[in-house]
Amino acid sequence: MSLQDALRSSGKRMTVQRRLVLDAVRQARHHVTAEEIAKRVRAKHPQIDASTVYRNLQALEELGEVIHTHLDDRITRWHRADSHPHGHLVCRVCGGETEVRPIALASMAKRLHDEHGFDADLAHSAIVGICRQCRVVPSS
Amino acid sequence: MSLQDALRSSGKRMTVQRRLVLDAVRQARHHVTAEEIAKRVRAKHPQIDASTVYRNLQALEELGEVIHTHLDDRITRWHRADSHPHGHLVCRVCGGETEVRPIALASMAKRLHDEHGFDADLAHSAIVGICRQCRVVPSS
DNA sequence: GACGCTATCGCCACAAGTTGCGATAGGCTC
DNA sequence: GAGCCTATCGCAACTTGTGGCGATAGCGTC
Ligand SMILES: [Mn+2]
Ligand SMILES: [Mn+2]
Ligand SMILES: [Zn+2]
Ligand SMILES: [Zn+2]
Repeated sequence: MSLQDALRSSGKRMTVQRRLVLDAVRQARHHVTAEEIAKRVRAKHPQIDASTVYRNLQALEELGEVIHTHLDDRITRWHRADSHPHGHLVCRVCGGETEVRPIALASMAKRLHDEHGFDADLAHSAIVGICRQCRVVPSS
Repeated sequence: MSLQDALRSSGKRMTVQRRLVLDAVRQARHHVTAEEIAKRVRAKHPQIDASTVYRNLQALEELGEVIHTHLDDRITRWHRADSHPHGHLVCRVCGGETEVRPIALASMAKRLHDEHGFDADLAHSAIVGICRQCRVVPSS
């Protein structure tokens, strides 16, 4: 379904603000924060409010154009919906991030589907834990 | 290690405020919010600030007395460290929560350990997805 | 029990979003 | 192209926490 069709069928409208937010997400490299998008949008249109950026990110997610994920506790990150999917492991000691291939996530999701009939999105929130380097070595 | 020992070895102190926050978490049934703890603490000691509650929850987590988890995007929840561990599945359509037995989490964590040497805590953040009831049925 | 070091406190400002409200402006109809 | 309906806008207040600062009070030592 095209963006036009999605707008039409959901009763949503395409405004200049929405266009600017969508372009900003599309042009970004990876996982951008709303703050970074707002900054980019305001570079040329300083009157656009932060709440407009937040509301448009939500609307664009409902339209299937962007997706949000969580790499840490506080900050939500956004990326275009057609980007390569992958999960994240985040170490609670050093903060280091590791990417997880979709195939590993899929096999974990299969177990939840078999046991609970639940269709899990394991890429939505980063998985926290302790990485190899930070694991405590037995004291000698 | 006892609470006394933990306090001693970390240089932390036991204040009336810290005691009240700890008791409030211990007396709560499940996953309480910081707001609920603050309310309970302020019932008898109204002068205690919200920031004191937040800082004490962090300190008590460092002491190993309480643990925080995330059941949704916005609110952090707290519980006593010695409570029965389990994961959560949260449906992004209906918001329903399902508990996951630790053994299922352990087998998922094993894969991440084998492939990445990462010691995952899969109970820290709820796993979002779509539950059995909310899955789209093929239109006839 | 008094003394001193400093962790913790209450207070305030700030950060990242969310929400209610009256004003504005998409987009469908004619 | 004008008119109408209402989605969306800018603004401001509110929510859930975080962080700096001077004042207070644990707790180890004497
Ligand atoms: Mn967390
Ligand atoms: Mn989310
Ligand atoms: Zn690490
Ligand atoms: Zn559901």
